[in-house]
Amino acid sequence: MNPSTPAENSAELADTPVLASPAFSPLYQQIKSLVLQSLQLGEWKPGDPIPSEFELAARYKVSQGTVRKAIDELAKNHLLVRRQGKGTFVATHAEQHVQFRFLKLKPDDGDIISQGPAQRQIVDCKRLKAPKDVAQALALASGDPVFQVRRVLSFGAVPTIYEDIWLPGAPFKGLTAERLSRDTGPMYALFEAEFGIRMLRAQEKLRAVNPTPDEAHLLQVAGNTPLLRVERLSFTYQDTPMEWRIGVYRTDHHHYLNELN
Amino acid sequence: MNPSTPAENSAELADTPVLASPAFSPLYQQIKSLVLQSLQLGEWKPGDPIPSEFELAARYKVSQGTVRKAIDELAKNHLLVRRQGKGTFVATHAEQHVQFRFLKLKPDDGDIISQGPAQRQIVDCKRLKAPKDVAQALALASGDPVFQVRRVLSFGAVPTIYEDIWLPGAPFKGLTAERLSRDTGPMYALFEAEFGIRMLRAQEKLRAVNPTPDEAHLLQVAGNTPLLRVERLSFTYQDTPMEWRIGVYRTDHHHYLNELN
DNA sequence: CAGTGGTCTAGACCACACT
DNA sequence: GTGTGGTCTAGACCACTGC
Repeated sequence: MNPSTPAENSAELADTPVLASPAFSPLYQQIKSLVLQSLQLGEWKPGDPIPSEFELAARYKVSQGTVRKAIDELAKNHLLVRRQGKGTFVATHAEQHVQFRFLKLKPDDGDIISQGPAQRQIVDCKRLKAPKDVAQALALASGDPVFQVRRVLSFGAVPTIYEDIWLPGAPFKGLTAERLSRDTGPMYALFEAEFGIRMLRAQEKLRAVNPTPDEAHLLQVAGNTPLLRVERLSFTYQDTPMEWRIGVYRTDHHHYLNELN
Repeated sequence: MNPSTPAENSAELADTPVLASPAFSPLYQQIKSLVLQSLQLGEWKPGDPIPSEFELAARYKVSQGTVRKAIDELAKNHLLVRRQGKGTFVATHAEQHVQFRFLKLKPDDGDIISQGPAQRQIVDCKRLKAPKDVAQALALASGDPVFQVRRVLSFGAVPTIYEDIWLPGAPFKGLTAERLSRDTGPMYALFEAEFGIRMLRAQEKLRAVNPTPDEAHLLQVAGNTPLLRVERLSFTYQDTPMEWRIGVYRTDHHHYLNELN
């Protein structure tokens, strides 16, 4: 790789043993892709440190500043975590301060009842053929095997969230209710540790609905209590959808908090 | 400012004619504050270009790279917009692609009815003394003058959003229903142009609720139709709250879309 | 063409963590 | 002290815009 002429990266393949991308992009973007590749292939595991900036600069034959810019972006995407003086680490859903990164439901200000950790209760966990809508959301063929997990989250003994979770069958082979129930800690941490699947980003669509009879029963509310319906699609590497989740939230002691920038 | 020893910024005031902050912080953070100050004082108006990176570097007696890092952050916060080859501009809510930056309600996939621009209808606009909850949200004293604006937004002739908007009286002196109605374009663009007030970030709390009789009437729904209640607090410079808005959204043809990263 | 932001490098020093 | 990430500089060249 010719350091002073990044535009030649596409043309001069002979001189670029590390990179092979035919399309032009800034060097730091290419580095970013390479690091991403190593992450996806599991060269570095969640929680582990990755090589130092100088090591990576040497490996990829670029300057430390270029590696830095690549890592900066990956850190902003929460794929890596920088710790001054220690190193750069592969991010994990198991860390205390990023637990429930995707859960935006917060207890109302001054509400005592709803404090503390959530109690989880698995309602059931079945393996079945994907219904049409599930298949479409997860980019599977209709009828492909999927897991359906249903659970209730309670805060201070008040059942507050009911979720219907759909997971593709192949990557989650071996999932059972027992395995889910045994686990304390966030579900995404279990996915990471047990199945090597990292949820990187998600998209939620919210609506206000009335509960179905089942939902009303499980959440112990009247049939005409408005609930927040949260449809979440989570993605892993390559923007591959890996989880489809329909949740209904009680909002009598909680609210969905969103920061707009 | 001694370029090679940023740590001395606090000690060596004699050599730092531009900066006077006693507390230590990285140089680029100090530059960021200075640029922010110029923005807030109106030295550069929304839509205008700010001086080039080299000019700013000369003004603040730092290297161009340091200015760059400061501007990078301000651009990520949507305070500035970079345009390669042209310059860096003060961001504005009037630009096409950032209109409705804070409106997360989107038409459902494949919904024809709800396409196109929103029709706005001001229901009323009154000046009155701040109720307790409004005063608290806007960090005013109870009884301070505030404006209350109520309006309905419709999509394809379907009334979809009803909003109750509270604004502090002093900064918005002279606001009238007529002035609001005359305006096409986003309300935040009007605030910018007419009152010199820029909304920089906001925080929304969502709940599912049943409509009040008024709301049901204005949105033309039955009294038991669940609605999405969106409580938004918007901030201007210095994290000063400048608008408190309670909206109720119909979600039969729309959904609230949120990206989680 | 000149002027702007965007990328890349090389080298220096600071702040922090571990040993 | 050594090694890590964090900041800052100076200078080069690239990519885009508009004269």
